[in-house]
Amino acid sequence: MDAHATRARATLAAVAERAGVSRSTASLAFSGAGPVAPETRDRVLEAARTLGYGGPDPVARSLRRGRTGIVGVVIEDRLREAFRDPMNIPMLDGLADELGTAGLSILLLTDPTTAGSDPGVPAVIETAPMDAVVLVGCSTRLDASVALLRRRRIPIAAIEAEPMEGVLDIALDNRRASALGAARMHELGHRDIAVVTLPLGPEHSAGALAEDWEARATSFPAAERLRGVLDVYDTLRGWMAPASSIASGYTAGLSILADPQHRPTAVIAQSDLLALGVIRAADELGLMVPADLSVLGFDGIRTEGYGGVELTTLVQPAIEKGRAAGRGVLRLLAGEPAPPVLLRCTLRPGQTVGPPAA
Amino acid sequence: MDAHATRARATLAAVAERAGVSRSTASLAFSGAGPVAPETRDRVLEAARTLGYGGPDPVARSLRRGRTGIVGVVIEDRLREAFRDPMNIPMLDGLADELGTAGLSILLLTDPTTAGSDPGVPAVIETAPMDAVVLVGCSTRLDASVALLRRRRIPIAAIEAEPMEGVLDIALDNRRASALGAARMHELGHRDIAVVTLPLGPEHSAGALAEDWEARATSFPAAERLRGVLDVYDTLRGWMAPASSIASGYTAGLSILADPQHRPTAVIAQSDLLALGVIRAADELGLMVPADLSVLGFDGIRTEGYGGVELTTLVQPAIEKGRAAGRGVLRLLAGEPAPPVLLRCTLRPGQTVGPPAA
DNA sequence: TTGTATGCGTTATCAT
DNA sequence: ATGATAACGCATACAA
Repeated sequence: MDAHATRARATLAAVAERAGVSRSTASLAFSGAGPVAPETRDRVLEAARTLGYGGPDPVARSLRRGRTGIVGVVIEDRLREAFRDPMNIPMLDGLADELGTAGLSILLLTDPTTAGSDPGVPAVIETAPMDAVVLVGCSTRLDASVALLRRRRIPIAAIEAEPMEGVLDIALDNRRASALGAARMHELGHRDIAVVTLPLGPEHSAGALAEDWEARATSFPAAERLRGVLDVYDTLRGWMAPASSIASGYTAGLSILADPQHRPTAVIAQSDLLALGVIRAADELGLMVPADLSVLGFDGIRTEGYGGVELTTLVQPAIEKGRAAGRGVLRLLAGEPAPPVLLRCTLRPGQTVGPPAA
Repeated sequence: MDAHATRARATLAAVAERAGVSRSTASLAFSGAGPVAPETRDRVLEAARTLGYGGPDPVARSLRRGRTGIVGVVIEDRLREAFRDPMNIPMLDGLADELGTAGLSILLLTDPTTAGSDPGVPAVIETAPMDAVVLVGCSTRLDASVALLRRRRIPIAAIEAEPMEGVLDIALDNRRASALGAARMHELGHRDIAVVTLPLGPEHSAGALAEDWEARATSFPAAERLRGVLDVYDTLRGWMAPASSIASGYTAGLSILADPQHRPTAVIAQSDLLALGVIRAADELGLMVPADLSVLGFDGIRTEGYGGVELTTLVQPAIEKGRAAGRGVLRLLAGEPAPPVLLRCTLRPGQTVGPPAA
C-alpha cells in the first residue's frame, strides 16, 4: 500500500490549498467550466497528483449540480427472467448507446411490486439516486412504482406499457401487428387456430386461457397481441405460457396438438421462443411444418443458434425501442417536449407458415 | 398536472417547518434511526404528504452518509457483446441477488479502454458515484481502470481476471479444468486435436493461433484455458474465434475440418457456443459426433434451446461467480477481510466425446 | 483570470 | 424525545 492510503481522502479544498489557489480556481481546473491559466491548472493538477486526489467527488458534485448522471431501468422481477427474453438485450443496448452519448449510465432496478420484499424496507426505487427512469416491466401493476417516482419528480419513460398520464410512452403496434399476422393466416385459409400467449398476469402459470383473461391481464403487450388476433378471429383456442421460452412453447404445443381429432391447422405464438417450442412439439408428434401445421412467431430473433428454422414472424424493432426511450429521456431531462413514440413491427416471411392441408 | 408540480421541490427543512418540528426530528421520522414519538412522526409524515415531499434526497443523503448504495459493474465493450456470452447473465443475477439483500443496486458501466471514446471526456468510471466496483471484462488491459479506481479509493473485485494487488480476486480454475478436459481426451486416445479459443486479444479477429499468442493475450481466462490444454498436449492446432458464438464456432469448425487428409480427431472449444458451432460444421461435412469427431465444450449452458445436443463440457458455476463477487464486495464495504475465492469447474459427460475412430 | 461567499439537502453529534 | 449546530465536498454568482 502506498503512503497516501492511510491518510484521509483528499478534497478539492486541500488540493487548492496545496496549489496555492482558491477552491473555485481548483474547481475550474477540473471541470473546465471556466477560464484558467494553463500554468495555474498544471499546478493544481500537480498538487492533486501528489495528494492522491481522485477527482471531484461525484456525490458532492451531483448535489451541487442537481444531476446524478444516472438513469434507472426498472426490470420486472429477477434479472435472470428479464434477460431470458431475448428482446431485452438489444433494447438495453440501444438504450445504453443513446444515453452513453450524454454521459449517462444505467442503474439496474427490479420492480419492487413483483420482487418479494419487505414492505417495511423502502424499495430501491424510492431511494436510488437517478435523474430519470425507464420502465420495461410491461406490467399494469407499474402504477405503484409510477406514483412513487412521480412524487420524487423523476421523469419517466415506459416501453410497451399501458399509456399513463405523465409517462413518456414508447409503444409498439402490438395489436395491429398481431392482427396483421392473424389476417395472413386467415387469408391462407386457416379457420381453426390456437394462440400461445406470453404470461398475461404476474402468476406466470401455464394453462388454457381463462374466459376472463382480459379482466385479469396485467401484461399490456400480451393482452394487445391477443386482442389483435381476436380482431380477426372470433373464436380460438388460447394457451398461456408461463414464460417466453422454448420449453414453455414445447409444453404448450404438446397440449394443443395432443388430440389428433381436434388439432388446429395453425398456431400463433406471442414470441419466437414459444414458436420454436411449438415446432419442436409438432416435430415430436410427427407433424410437418408448415405442411401439417403453420406456426407464426413474434419478435424476429436471430434463429441462427436455435436449430436453423426460418421462422415466419413479426419482427419488432428491439434496438430502436431502447434508442427511442433513450432519446426521450434525454429530451425530458433537457426540458424539451418529448413526444410519444409508436414503433411498427413487420411481418417477415419464413418457412413455417403455409396454407392448411386440404 | 397537480398543484405541487409548479412549486419547487420540497425539502426536509420545509417539511419540518410545516410540522412544527426541527429538521433533526423530521429526519428521524423518515430514517427511523432514532426515537420519535409516534404522534410527532405522524405529524411529520402528514406534512410531507401535503407538501408533496418525496422523501429524503438520495444524493444529499449519500453525501452526508458517505455511501451511495451503488456498485458499478464494468463490462467490456458494448452491452450487446457482453450479454452474448450466456455466462454473464446468471453471473449478474447472482451478483444482483447478493447485493440486493444489502440494498445495493447495480450500475452498468463499460470499459473505457475498450469502448472507443474521446480521451478528452472523462470516462464514466471516473465520475460515476459508487461504493465499489466489480470488474468482469477479463481483460488484462484493466490496469488503467484499476489505477483510476484505486485513486478514487473504491474497493474492487474482479471476476476471472489476472490477480492484481489490492483487487479482490474471484477466480475460476480455468487452467486446471481445461487440463482436466484435455486429459480426458488424451485418455480416450486422441492424439491429434484442435483448440478453438475465445478471443485472446482485444482485436477480436479470427484465424489460426499465432506463435506468439501468449505474449499478446489479454484475455486471462482464454489464455489460462489454452495453457491448461498445453499442460497435456505438446502440440496442437489452434484457432482463435472472434467471439463466443455458434456462428464463430461454425466458421472455425469449417476451417479446422476442411481438409480430410489432415483432420483432428477431437476439438476442444473454449465455450459451449463455439462447440455447438463446431458440431454444426461437422454435421455439414458429414462427420458424426462423437464417432468421427469428439467435441468438448466449456461453460455448461443449458443446451435445451440449441438443438438438443447433449454437450460434453466443463461446467462453470456462473451464478456462484456473481454471488461470490457480491459477498466479497459486501465484506470490503464492511471493512472486513475479504479472502479471494477460487471456484471449480466440473466435467459433465455428454454425447459429444468418445474414443477416436480406429 | 482569480478569489469570496453561499448554499445544495441531509444526518450525526451533542446538548437539553 | 427533541432541538441547535456543524459538517459532507463541491460549483456557481458575483466581485475584484
